[in-house]
Amino acid sequence: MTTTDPWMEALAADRELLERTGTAERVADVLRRHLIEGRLLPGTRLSEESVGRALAVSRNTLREAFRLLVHERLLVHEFHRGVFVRTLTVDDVADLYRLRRMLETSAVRHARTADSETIATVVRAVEEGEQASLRQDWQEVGTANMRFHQAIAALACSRRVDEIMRQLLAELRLAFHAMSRPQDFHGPYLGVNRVIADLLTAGEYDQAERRLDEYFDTASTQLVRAYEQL
Amino acid sequence: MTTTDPWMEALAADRELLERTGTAERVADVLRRHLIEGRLLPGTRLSEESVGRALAVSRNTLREAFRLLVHERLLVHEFHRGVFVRTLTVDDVADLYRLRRMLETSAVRHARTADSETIATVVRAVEEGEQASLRQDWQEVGTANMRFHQAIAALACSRRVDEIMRQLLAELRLAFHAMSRPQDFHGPYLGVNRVIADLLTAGEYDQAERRLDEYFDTASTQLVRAYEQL
DNA sequence: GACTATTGAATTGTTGAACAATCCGTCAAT
DNA sequence: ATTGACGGATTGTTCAACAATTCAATAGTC
Repeated sequence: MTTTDPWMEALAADRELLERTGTAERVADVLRRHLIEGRLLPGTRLSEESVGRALAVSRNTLREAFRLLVHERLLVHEFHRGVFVRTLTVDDVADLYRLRRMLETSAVRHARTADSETIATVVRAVEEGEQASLRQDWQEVGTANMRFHQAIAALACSRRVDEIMRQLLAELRLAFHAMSRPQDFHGPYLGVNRVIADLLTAGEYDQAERRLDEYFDTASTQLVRAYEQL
Repeated sequence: MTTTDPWMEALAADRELLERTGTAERVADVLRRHLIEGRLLPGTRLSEESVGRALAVSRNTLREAFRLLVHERLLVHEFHRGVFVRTLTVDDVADLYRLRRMLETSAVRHARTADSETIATVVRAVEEGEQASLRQDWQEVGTANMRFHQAIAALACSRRVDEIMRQLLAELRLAFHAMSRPQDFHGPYLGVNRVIADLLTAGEYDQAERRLDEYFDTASTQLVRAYEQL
C-alpha cells in the first residue's frame, strides 16, 4: 500500500513546508529583515553582547546567525574585531549589476519555456508598481520594482537562480539605503518595466531582452555615478 | 606625510592577503576538500561528536563550520538529526546545468571586454587537459575540465560570478562522484573545449557562444540521463 | 504476523561560564 | 608628533550542563 500513491507524491512535494528551523536561522531572519530595510547603517558594528542581550540568545547561537549573514555578504567579519554591516564599494555595485544583467537577460531569453503563471507574476509586479506610483508611495514603488526583477529572474525556472537573485537584491538594498533619494532609482523605470512585461506576454522575447539590456545600460551607470559621490 | 602616498595604495591592495582566518573557516576548508574529492559518500551523516573529536575542535566551532557548508549546499541539515553529505536529485543536476549555461554563455558574450590574460587562462586550461589526456590521467582531465569552465566564467570579470561558479562546480562534483565512470563526462569534451578556446583567441565571440550552447545541450542531457539511473 | 505504544539510550539544540587572544584608547616618555 | 606600555573591553574557543528530539528495540494488541 505504501507504493507510489499519486497523492503521496503531492504530499512529499510539500515536505519542505514543515521544515522546522532552529534559533540561529530565526535570529538570522530577524537581522536580515532589519538589514534589508535599512535600519542599520553600513559600517555599524554588531556587538555579540548587545545583540545577544537584545534578542535573548546566547553568544554561540548568535555567532552561528552571524556566519550565515556574512556568507550572504550582508555583514562582514573582521577577526577579533567583530561583525559590521557591509558597506558596498563602487566596485561592488558595478559587480552586482554585471551579475544582474547576466542572470536577468539570460532568464528572459529562456522565457519561452516558462509557464504562463510565471509570466503573469511579472505583469502583476508591474501593476503593483504602477498603483503604488499613483498613490505616490515611493517606498512601495521600490519594493515592487524589486519584485519585478525577481520575477524576471524567475523566468529561468531555476531554484538556484531565484536564490542568487534574492541575495543579490538584498545586497543591493544596502547600496540604495546609503543614498539620499532612493526613489530616483525606481520610479523612472516603471515605464520600461511595463514595456518589457507587455513584450513578454506578447511572446516577443528577443525584443524584451533587448529592452532589458538597454535598461541595464542606463540604470547601472546612473547608480554607479550616484554612488561614486559617497 | 600619511597622505595619498603612491606606494601606500599598492600596499592597501594587498590588504586581503593577510586576512587571518578562524578555526571554523579552516575546519570548513578541510571538510570541503574531502567533500569535493569524493571521500565522503552522499548521504553520509557527519556526527558532531566524532568529527569534532577527529579534528580536535569543540562542538560549537564545528557547528559554525557545518553552517558554512550547508549554506554552500555541500551538506544538508535536518533539525535534531544532524548534517549529511548532500545527495543531489536529478532536478538538482538539471538546475545546476541551467545555471551553468546562463553564466557561461553570458560570460562568453561579454568576453570582448575581458583582458587577454583572462582569455589566456582559458587556453591554458585546455592545454593542461590535453596533456593529461595524453598521459591518460583521467582524474586530471576532469579537474582541468573544471578549470576550463571556471576560466570561461571568469570572462565575465565578476568576483561574484567567480564565486558562484566555484560553488556550483563543487556541488556538481557530488554528482560526478556518485557515478561509476566519471571520465566519460569530461574526456569527450576536450575537442569542444579546444574549439571554443581557439574561437575566443580569434575574437569570434558569437561563434564561441554558439558552440558552448551546443555543448550544454549534449552534456546536460547526457549527465541527466546517466544520473537518472541512480 | 502486522501494526501500535512505550521505553530508554544516543544525538542534537541551546545556554552559560570560563579563559586565552587580540584590539583599542589612554597616558607617559622621548 | 611619534613611540611604547598599560589596561579594559571584545572576540575566539572550549567545556559542561540540560532540554528537546530522534531512533531502535521492546512489549503489547488485534
